[in-house]
Amino acid sequence: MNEKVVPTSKAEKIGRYHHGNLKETLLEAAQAELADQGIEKLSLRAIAKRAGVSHAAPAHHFGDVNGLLTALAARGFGMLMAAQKLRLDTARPDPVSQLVALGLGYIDFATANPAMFRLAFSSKRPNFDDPGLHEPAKLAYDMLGDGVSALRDQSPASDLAVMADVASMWAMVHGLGDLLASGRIKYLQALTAEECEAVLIEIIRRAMPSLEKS
Amino acid sequence: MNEKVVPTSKAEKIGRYHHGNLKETLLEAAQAELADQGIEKLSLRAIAKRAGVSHAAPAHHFGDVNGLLTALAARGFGMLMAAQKLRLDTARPDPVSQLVALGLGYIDFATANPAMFRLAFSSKRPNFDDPGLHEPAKLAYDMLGDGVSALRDQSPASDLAVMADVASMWAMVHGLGDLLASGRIKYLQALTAEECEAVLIEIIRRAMPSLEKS
DNA sequence: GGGTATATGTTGACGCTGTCAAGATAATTT
DNA sequence: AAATTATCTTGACAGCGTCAACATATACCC
Repeated sequence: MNEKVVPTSKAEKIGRYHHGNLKETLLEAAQAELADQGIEKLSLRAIAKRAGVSHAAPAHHFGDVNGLLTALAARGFGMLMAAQKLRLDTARPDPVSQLVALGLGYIDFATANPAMFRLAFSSKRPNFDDPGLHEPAKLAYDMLGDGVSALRDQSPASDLAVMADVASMWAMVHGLGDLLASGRIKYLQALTAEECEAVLIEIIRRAMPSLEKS
Repeated sequence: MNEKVVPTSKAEKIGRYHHGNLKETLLEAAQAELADQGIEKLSLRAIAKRAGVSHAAPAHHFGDVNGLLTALAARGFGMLMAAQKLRLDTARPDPVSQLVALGLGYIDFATANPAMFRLAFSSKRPNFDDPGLHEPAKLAYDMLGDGVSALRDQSPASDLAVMADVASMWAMVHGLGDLLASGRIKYLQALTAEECEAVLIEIIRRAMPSLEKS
């Protein structure tokens, strides 16, 4: 819509009064600032400065700082799902391997982006009633739900046992991701990547439903 | 040491220039403020006001705000262990029941004190190199380690498999506690307390070592 | 096209925050 | 009793998020 109006061809629009793509630029600046400073030292003014814009500019696009964090958390769930899909594609197609891949992708995201993981799962600042955040959060949850359902070959919404399985899988990979993201399982991080992944896979499998009686 | 010097017999010492027990009072005020406001809205000045003291008084006892949060997190690990011991005492004495009790106590603490749980496990503000925090944190970790070792009847430090078992148990109860503390497993919290606990026990057992080959 | 409305960004101010320095007061020591 | 130390208050400072007022660019409408 604004592509034909903007004279500069690239994304370099510094110096112009109207930025043209500030909303996205602010989100990327916020993501970088989050990774650098962590969520507890995050500052709206520092984000604005990083984006090369005045301290009050973000208000026009996100309202207040929590609005920006809401949009950023939504982006976080997108990154989570991307990490999981990456694992899904390279994993074997059987339901067990696919479910393990979902868990490994979850842990990948947590360890690669600990601050973003915190924002998405351990912060009250994003507004989870906002549809823009609630929707991707639900999508991410459904990925795990579908993975478990594929294992059981049942519908997840009705069966209480399947929901317990989802809780089990989710809690296990979430706990692993959270503890690894905060560097609390030292011995695991001291292993090689292959050894570590083998241990993680073995642990993730424990959370799966036993399936013997079905 | 100061008991004989302080004329007022009770803990009510408001109005006097020297408080007499400010360090403990500040910690309790901080705990109450943390429960009320959450860690992200926590304010040192509000804590001082709650303790009935000037905004700069905490500095003499804790240095800066992170020093106070370090002491508060140490208190959090004490509460965690207290919750676990409460469960241990009322559980059956066999190793499996005791280990499940440790997990339920962990979850009890997380759901009863979500903000304190966040401070102890998901915040970078407390200084975990401080011996006053590192020590109780290690004690809490060792409780789980001992519980798993009792199950295996092996020494936890040497055996890599036991450390994987500890990681498994820890991640599972930590994940359950974290997700429940942030209200993300809605269907579990919709159950009665007995039903919920039954599901939790079943899930916790999944994280345990299988033990069949030993 | 031209003029007006709207969207977008800046500036300055406000109260709040954590921290520091300086001063006041109580407790301890000598 | 005097001096020292520990404890608490006061006042200042920069940085924070938010708001109102203003500036400028884009979009819309005739």
